[in-house]
Amino acid sequence: MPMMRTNIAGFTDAGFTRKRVKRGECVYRSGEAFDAIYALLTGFFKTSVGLEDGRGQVIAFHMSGELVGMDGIGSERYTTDLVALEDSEVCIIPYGRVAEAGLQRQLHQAMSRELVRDQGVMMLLGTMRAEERLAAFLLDLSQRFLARGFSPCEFHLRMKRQEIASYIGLSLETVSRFLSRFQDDGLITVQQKHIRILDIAGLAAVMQRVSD
Amino acid sequence: MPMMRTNIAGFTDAGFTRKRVKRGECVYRSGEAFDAIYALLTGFFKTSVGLEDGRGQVIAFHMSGELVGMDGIGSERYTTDLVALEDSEVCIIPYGRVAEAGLQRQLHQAMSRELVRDQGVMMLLGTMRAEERLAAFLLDLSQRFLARGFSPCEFHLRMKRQEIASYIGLSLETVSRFLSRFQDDGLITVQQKHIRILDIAGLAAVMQRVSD
DNA sequence: TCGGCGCTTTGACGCACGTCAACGCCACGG
DNA sequence: CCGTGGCGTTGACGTGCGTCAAAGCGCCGA
Repeated sequence: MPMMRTNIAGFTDAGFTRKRVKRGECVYRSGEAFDAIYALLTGFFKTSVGLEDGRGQVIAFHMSGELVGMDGIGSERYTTDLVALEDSEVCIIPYGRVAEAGLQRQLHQAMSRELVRDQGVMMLLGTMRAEERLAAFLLDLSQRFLARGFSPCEFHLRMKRQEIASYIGLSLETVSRFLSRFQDDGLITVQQKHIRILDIAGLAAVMQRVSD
Repeated sequence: MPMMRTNIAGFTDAGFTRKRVKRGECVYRSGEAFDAIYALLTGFFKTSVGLEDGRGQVIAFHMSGELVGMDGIGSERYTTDLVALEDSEVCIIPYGRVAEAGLQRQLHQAMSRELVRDQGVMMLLGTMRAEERLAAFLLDLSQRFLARGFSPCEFHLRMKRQEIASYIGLSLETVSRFLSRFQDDGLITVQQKHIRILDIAGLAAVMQRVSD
């Protein structure tokens, strides 16, 4: 079994209750009272935040094996929405039972890795140009599928262009344009949501290219 | 005493060793083995990350009362540099002693709040225009000084324009230009690093204005 | 089968912000 | 006193990407 991005074995083994979530359903919403963190067993999710004035943003995409909802610990309210992008299954871990189950260390590690992931997103949003952002996004997905035993070179996008765009700070048109550009350059093929990566090294090289 | 952004009382009370850090000095560096988290007692700091190709970014500015270094927990190595921007003092908390001192709950809360802060930065970088970013930055500083008992309307910037620019994803020229613009609009006065906020509501209003 | 609708693609155009360059200000040391 | 170097400001210019608009492509229900 390949290394997981976030180790949730301790959480899923401890006999917590499970729940099915259908595509489009919300696991928790911003502002709701925080009571539990969630281990994602199967499926695909996004977490998003809203701004007062209506603008919102996708903050992360999540896959099986990840732990989510920790943003609620500090204020005792969730600060984000967690939405399933396909039919999925989650494991509910009441926060109070983390300590009694001796899972604190694992929780620390999951939160720490999330902090590091956030750093990467900030770098992406703060310093990269559009094509670099998109290449980074595809490579990140690729690695995460690989880590779960799926093909790193061929996968199905669960999210729409608009959600990708929001996540990497671009307009949906720019996302679409650069996907087409990558295809023209022979780096990938795109058919709707089906992606095949033809040249991983070439995609990675897109990210090194400073303006020139 | 006003509410602190991060409650570190439990950590500073527990008799951990303290250390002085001079302006410009590094508390830890990216890649070093992780052994401790740090409670910031006095002073002002930045944390920054580097990319392989030399590009780097300021990820956060920190003030007294905050807890830092948690990014190292997951990989047992720090992933960022922590640099003092003025002569400061920190409290060293060996990670292994967090549990024995019963400080896990507080650590969770500090990390959770950091996750929420990161969400805010991502929103800023992903959705705001230049003047909104700068207004948000100034207002954030203002609130944090207020929370520590300092004037929210008059303060000294510890960082240079370049560091502000890096943090909010702009060029230093754009930062300088919009500071001047805010001054022309009567929202603030700027003299070098000395900032006085004349119209907090006006600054806040800058952030609501969608393109139109 | 045929609309209708949501999503995506593609093009034309404009602007917000980056880049480049020159200059001002201040602190420092000789 | 003046030179030097770091930092900040300001202007001129170019461009990367957003915006607007129109058309293509599935998908689903009648």
